[in-house]
Amino acid sequence: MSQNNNTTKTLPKAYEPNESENSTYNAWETNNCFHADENSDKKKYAIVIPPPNVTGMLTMGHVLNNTLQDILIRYHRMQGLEAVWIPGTDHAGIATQNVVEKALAKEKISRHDLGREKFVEKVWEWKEKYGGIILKQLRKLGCSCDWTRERFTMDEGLSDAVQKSFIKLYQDGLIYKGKYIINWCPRCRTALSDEEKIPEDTNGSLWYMRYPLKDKKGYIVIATTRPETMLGDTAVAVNPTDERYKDLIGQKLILPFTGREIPILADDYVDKSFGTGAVKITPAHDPNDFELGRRHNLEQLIIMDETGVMNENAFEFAGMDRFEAREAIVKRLEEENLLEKIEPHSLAVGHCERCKTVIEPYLSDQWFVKMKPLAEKAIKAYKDGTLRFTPNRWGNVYLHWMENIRDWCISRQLWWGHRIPAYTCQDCKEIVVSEKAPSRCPKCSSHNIIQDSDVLDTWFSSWLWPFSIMGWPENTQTLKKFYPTDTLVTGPDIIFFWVARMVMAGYHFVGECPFSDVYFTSIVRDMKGRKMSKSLGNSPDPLDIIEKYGADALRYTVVSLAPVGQDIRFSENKVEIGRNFANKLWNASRFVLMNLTDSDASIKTPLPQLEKLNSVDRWILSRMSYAVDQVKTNLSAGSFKFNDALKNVYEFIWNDFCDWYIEMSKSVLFGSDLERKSEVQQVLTTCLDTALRLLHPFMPFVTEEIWQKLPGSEGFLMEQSFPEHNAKFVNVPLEEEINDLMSAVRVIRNMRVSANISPAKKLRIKVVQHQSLSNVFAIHENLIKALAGVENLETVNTKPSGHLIGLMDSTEICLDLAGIIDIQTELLRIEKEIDNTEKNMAKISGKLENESFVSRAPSEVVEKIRTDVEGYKEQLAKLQEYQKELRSL
RNA sequence: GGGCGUUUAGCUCAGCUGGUUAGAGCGCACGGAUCACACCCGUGAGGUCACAGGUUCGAAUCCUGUAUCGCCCA
Repeated sequence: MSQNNNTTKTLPKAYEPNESENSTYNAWETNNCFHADENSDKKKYAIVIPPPNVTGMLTMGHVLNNTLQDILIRYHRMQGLEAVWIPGTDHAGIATQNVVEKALAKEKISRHDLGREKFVEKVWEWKEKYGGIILKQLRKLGCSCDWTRERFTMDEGLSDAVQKSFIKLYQDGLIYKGKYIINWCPRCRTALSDEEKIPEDTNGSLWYMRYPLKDKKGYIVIATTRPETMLGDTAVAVNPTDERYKDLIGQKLILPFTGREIPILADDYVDKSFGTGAVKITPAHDPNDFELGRRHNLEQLIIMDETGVMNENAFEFAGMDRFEAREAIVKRLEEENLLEKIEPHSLAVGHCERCKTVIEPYLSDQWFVKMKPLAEKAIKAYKDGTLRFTPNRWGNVYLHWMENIRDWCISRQLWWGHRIPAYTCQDCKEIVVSEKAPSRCPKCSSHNIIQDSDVLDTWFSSWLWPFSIMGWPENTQTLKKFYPTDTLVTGPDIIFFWVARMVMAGYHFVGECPFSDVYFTSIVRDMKGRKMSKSLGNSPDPLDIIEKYGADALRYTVVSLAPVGQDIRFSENKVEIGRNFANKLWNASRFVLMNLTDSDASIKTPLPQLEKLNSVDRWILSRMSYAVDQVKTNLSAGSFKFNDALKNVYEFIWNDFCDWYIEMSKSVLFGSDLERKSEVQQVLTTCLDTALRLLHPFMPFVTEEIWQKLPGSEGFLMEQSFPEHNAKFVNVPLEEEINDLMSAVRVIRNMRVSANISPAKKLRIKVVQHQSLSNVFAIHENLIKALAGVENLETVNTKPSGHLIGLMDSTEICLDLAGIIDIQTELLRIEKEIDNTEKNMAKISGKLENESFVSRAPSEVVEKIRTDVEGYKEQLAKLQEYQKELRSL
């Protein structure tokens, strides 16, 4: 597109977004508008994108999240800051591996057929071919990311950061390897962190099983939610204070089907009130049992393999899937008369975040990060205000997690990811953690050394994101200029996964909190309040919406629906609101440009002296100033009231500018006073210019396109300065005066409609002289005539008869009916009016009869009520008089 | 089980530190091809502010409890 097409001063009748959005975006990008300079002297403002999965497609959640980031970036850029928004994608270990495995499955190939190296190659191929589509989609949304800085978590630089940070943590004594119970997904065949385990309430059962005593007749009844793990039991535990079992402590039981002897032991951990008070202990298949087993030196007997199939330790059940085994064991217990009863029992069952498979607590060798030491600074940061959350209540969630933090299992048994930089000597089992494979074992000099086969949790690279994408561990100019960043915009669902961990990493590796503000977005739901998801099929494709309504319309709607901290209910037809607004702005601009053809007005021309301007000119400037002030307040850090800010601009443009100022300007523009006309042309130009600047962060495309056509525009709107609040434009008394003018116009319009008079017919109006009579009738006679369709407006001393009467406060505005009145309809209207007035008066006049109100409420409040009541009384009197007159006709 | 949040017009939502005639958009009703815009203009109808107590001269707003729907943690 040509940058400044000022020769075309008229616009098409309707705004057609999709023709222009792409070319506008390309113009910005080719002119380097998105690029931020790390060598700039300007103060910086930085945002890093929450990296979407490289396999991801744009969802409504992304639309909301990235629109908000773009608003912040564009706003701060226009404020004159060196604003950088760094984009990129995440390698999303499990998700990506799953996607490629699925694709291979169609060719009947498993990753194991290919082998690790070939498979990883395939994933890279896939990534090059299909990955990162979402970043192209963000361009459609208008996101002004600095694409020259785009990063991927598996880039060379970021991989280097991952290695270095792992080694540093290891050297700091914060990483260890060991055999622990972890969350295992038998389908993904990998360990998961606690955060990746999604608990879901499930209606399960409590099975009461009999374990026979070895040396006596009889048995103990234990209750369990997982009978299939009984084969791995190595003890039964009771509470030491439990009288029921006191005598049995120390005795042996015979574990059914296995013949194994297991002890009855005492431990405080056991809850006497749960089940029978006796619990089976399976150290290799339950985290609590694992801890208890360690205290009592119990054997850890593994009875399943990594796919959830019972292994050779399961005797007759070996080879069965864990759920099959459950049924088989219960059946066999029944046969052996070892099942006492089954009770329904609801419990939370952990599921894999990625594939929804039921998680198996599993004993295995894994790598962990000690989190407690890292959490200290992260807790302090929030408590001392270095780190702020919006909405603030998320701070409590953050603190609670931090203060009860558990070690982080970071190893994953996947192939796609950062391989752990740890090498084990096969001869002496010495572990070396280093960037490169050691040529020989430092302990025994063996050459028989192999690298750990595990990769790291994807979040282990994500938690470095704010500085790894700036070049860390090198101390780059980018890092110096832009770290720490300013605002993080993300969803509360990843507060633990990502936000909290980034804070810890920021402090530990760079020494500073990675951002000062975190804005948590709403969750986008459908109209039934359900989260949008692929499986429900309730998520519209944002690209279809953009195609249909334009990106600006989508942005408008999503932002206006999203108040701070509240979920939003989205449906596609709501995008019409945004489209309509874009069209309204388009047409207002069209009107202004059409009326500028004979004008010198330009956005560079200063306004005439305020005193020289007409009062309606000064009024719209006052409204404009108010809008500027409100928008800036609502967008300021710690406030983030995006929807309010947008509403401010909307109301200024639609209500003040279009409904009133443009309408008021018409008589001048089409009139013969050339000096007035040129003033109005300049005011229109200035207001439109300001409105476009205010709106630009929210609706970048349409504003840019219009602005390019404004006389005097050079370059791009996105590079212009954001409007400054100008206090000298603020004029409260004038706003009241114009409000009176509007009231007068509305009263007359209302009378026209209720008397069923055609809009085309010019009216004759008499205003009755009264002490409270507003002087707008004198000052703005011409405007009232123009706006209300009046041909004759005069002030009279006494109320004329045979007129329709409308009240503006206590001023009677009389419409000469010339006999065309439907008395019954009018009587109904007046009765209703009387009724309303009486109700309103009753509401407040009661207060005055209340002695304690009069004596205790502030005098100005009492005074206001008094004058209001007087006003109502007078109005009522006039209405009743009018009613009487109507009745007599 | 603990914590957090929601409940205001038919629908989606504003209403901050108590004093408003409780607002907006959509929808609805009536009127309108007036030269920026029918993706529009004008006018209007529509609300016991979930419920029950309490504080206060005064509560949609503050406190307590109940219900409701949703989220997080265990």
